[in-house]
Amino acid sequence: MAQQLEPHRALGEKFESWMQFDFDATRCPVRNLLDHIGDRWSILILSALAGGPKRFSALARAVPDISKRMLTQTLRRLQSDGFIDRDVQPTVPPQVTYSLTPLGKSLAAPLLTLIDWAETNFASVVEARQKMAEAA
Amino acid sequence: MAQQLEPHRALGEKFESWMQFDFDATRCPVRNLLDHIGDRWSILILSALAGGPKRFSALARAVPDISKRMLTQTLRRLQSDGFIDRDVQPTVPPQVTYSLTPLGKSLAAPLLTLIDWAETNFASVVEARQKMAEAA
DNA sequence: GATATAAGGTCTCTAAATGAGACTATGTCA
DNA sequence: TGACATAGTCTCATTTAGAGACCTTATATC
Repeated sequence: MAQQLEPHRALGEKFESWMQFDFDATRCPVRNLLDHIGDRWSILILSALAGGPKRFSALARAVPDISKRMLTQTLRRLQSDGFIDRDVQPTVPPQVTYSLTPLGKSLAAPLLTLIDWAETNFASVVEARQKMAEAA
Repeated sequence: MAQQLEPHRALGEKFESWMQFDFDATRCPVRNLLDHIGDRWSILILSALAGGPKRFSALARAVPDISKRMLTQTLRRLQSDGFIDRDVQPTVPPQVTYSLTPLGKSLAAPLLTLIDWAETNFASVVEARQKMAEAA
């Protein structure tokens, strides 16, 4: 026996422990996080801001296929979760700059491991999809 | 200067490199992965299966607030992406067992880092939300 | 002077995704 | 005979997301 649990076994045990929250997604840290950043845009926006502060329109350009509506909505939620700061300069027109908080920056490390996985394993996923498509 | 880039800087540079895919989410590995497992259920189901193979009804019990419809849909997609295997025993009624593939198991490690982050930083997120709520 | 553009959004309308729950087939158990 | 279980599918209602017009004020252009 290895003294270190294989990752997927460890993940299985974690999952069991989530049961203690009665699957109340608001109380379980993991489900809560997934509900907040587990969408199409949050991770993208956090990544865009990881390079440095950006203004609203710069973010819209950086993620061209997001609508203003969803950009606003996602920024508001990331802000209220403490991942980003919103700084308004009271000029006319106003200038609003968004930046990562220390908490937001701390999320970068785990996101990177996920992103590295995606980059190295993308080919396998594409291959699996092709096999499924052929079988059908 | 540290020879190792800070994680959030590294993430920022990754983001820039995604531009080369013209923000075509089907070709960018990261956007592609996010579109497929970045939803409310996929990670939960993968985690449930990390503890070992499970049948359809066992998964439904393990994740009580998922509808059968979404459970079926999510399982199909995880299967076609090569994360899980689907094994049908032609008994009556049929018994269908789902299990992680090696690819699915390999995703456990990066997921764990994200989950560990969620567990250790949940308090900060809750605190941020309270501050925002008070300010409003 | 009229028009265009920019900022950072909001608002409305439509389209897509999701959730709830009824319904299916066949067999075992009481 | 009726109830229950398996692994889903199907329909309908609700929720969420996307597209794009619109807002305010100021500066630049024609």
